[in-house]
Amino acid sequence: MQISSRFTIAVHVLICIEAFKNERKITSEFLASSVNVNPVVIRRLLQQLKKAGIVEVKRGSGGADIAGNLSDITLFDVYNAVESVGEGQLFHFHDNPNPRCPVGKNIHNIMDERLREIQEAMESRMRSITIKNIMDDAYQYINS
Amino acid sequence: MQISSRFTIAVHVLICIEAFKNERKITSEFLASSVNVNPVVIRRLLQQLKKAGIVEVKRGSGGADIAGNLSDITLFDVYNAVESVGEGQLFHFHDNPNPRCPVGKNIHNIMDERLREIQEAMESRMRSITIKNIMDDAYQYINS
DNA sequence: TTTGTTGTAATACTTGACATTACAACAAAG
DNA sequence: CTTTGTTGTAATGTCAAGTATTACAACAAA
Repeated sequence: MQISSRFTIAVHVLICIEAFKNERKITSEFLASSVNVNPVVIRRLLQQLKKAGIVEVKRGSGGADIAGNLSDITLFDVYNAVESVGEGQLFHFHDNPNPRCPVGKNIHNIMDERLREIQEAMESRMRSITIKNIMDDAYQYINS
Repeated sequence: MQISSRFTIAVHVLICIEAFKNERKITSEFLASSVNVNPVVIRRLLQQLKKAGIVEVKRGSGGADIAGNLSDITLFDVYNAVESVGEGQLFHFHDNPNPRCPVGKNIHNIMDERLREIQEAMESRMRSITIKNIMDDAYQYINS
């Protein structure tokens, strides 16, 4: 099981918005052509990012823009915005462990904290990387 | 998207094998009743753990056992054994970014290393926890 | 030979990812 | 105030993976 491509697509989209904001209007069509997916996929993604306060999207006239400061947006913010299911739990637990087995009864007591630590390690790394960091890298490659 | 329940089931199974190894024969049926899934799910899981050298399963006479030392088996070993798809990549990338867009062309250059770091943070935390650690916790709850 | 078990194929169901068409809502320009 | 380009979103479809379940051959020990 992998984290869905919505996450990498979202980052791709943010890079494009920032990189081309002075050259052209950023439409879902344009973004879709860079990512190579259907424009509707982009529109839905932009809605999720908008709900999270990461982008602004103009209806009618069209165009997307990044809301606020690049160095205030972390990869975790993006991940959180687009990775919906599971209520924030990285690990999926089996649903009805047998309460009459001493292990089944306590499996959450035994494991939950460990799983939380693992998830926290990943998320804290995500929090340490901002879109600003990514853009700095991106420009290196774009200008060459 | 979440990491499949095979992982938590696998840990649950290992705890049961160890906790009850002196009391009874550990059959797929018994494990299935503690986890509350179909015995075939357990058998398939045990095959994956066996391929990874984590357990031994006796055909015919029946019974599963942990292979080797509890403190040599990490949560990462278990995770790796049962979490098949994606060739070890935690993040799923969109397939055909547009090579004629400077961002699309370089999206892997820009992101791959960052994603690797995030995945490494998670996996290294998993490597730091052994089945021995888990069992120590487990006994606390089981004996009370 | 009987019995209990594992190994595995076959089948089915459900869910989420992702794609696609269609169109109403909307904003700005003419 | 109509045209044009765009967004927002519903409806629909396809596909892959997770999970459940039945059935049975292979097997080991009593």
